[in-house]
Amino acid sequence: MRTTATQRADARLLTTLADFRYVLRHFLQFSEQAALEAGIQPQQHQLMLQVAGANPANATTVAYVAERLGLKHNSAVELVDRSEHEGLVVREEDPADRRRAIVRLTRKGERLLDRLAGDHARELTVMAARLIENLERVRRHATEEQ
Amino acid sequence: MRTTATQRADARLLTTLADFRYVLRHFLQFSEQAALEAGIQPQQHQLMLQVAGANPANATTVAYVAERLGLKHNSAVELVDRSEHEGLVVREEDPADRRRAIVRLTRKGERLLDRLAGDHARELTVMAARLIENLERVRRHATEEQ
DNA sequence: ACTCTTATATCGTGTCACGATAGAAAGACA
DNA sequence: TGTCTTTCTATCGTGACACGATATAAGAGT
Repeated sequence: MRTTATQRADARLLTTLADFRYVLRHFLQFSEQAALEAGIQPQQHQLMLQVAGANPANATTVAYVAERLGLKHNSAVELVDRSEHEGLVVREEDPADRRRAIVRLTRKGERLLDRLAGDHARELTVMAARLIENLERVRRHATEEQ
Repeated sequence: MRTTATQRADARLLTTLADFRYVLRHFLQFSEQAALEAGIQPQQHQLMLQVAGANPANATTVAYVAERLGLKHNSAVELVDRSEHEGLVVREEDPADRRRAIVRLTRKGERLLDRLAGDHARELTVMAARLIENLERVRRHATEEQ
């Protein structure tokens, strides 16, 4: 035969992975667009989300947001710099450890974030089915190798 | 009361959205790392994936990959330029419409992509549960407003 | 032929993440 | 307490890449 069952399965996997990334990109672009329309940069939105969504047990230091955003610490410093200049967050000195800078949202940051959170919840609800379907397809390929 | 049910629900939503993005970022970083370790840029991997994963009914033109990757056409041109220089893809002139440049994978591109696809399928299988759980949580918030 | 649209390509610009480096505070320990 | 190491944040120069504006070339419609 010219094409084997394995070759057909591999082609299907590529299509599934491509579609998954396509759907994912739609979500990410929705998110970026929503942030820009709210007047902030997408990464500033992500910064605020990780600060506000942090477990209270964790101090929202620069190092913390760097880890949550997958950034090197110096990139997180710069992101906090930009966000502080625009009045979205403030730095507070940690009295217990004066090396640390704790990041908190301002009122303005809270207002913006709350609005964006609602929009994201609605959009994710719409996209969840497509995302999950693609994930299931990948899982079927990986487990059954079919 | 000092905190209302609505306020608690909003705080939970922020935590859920933050966790969702955190998991998502892990996947995206895994993907970027895998591409870099294979010796290519993450975006070059995405380009190849959309070319190889395209429905045969679609011609994989520069405009097509721009749409699939969510890029402006000129950014797609540059991405194809870089990828062509490194021997991952080639441009073919469409005989039916000589304005178009059809993008195809080289053998080298195919080899790299196939390896990456397998790695991604395995990783996605591992992460699927966490992604789906967070999606369900967002959905519960959005539908029940609870 | 003409104009309009579509597809790709070029060029200059700006943003942002990074590596390398520095500095300041905390911790370890003789 | 003084020194040495580690941890946390900040600064600076660089590079990659996406973009807007613009250009070129081919197809489509009249």
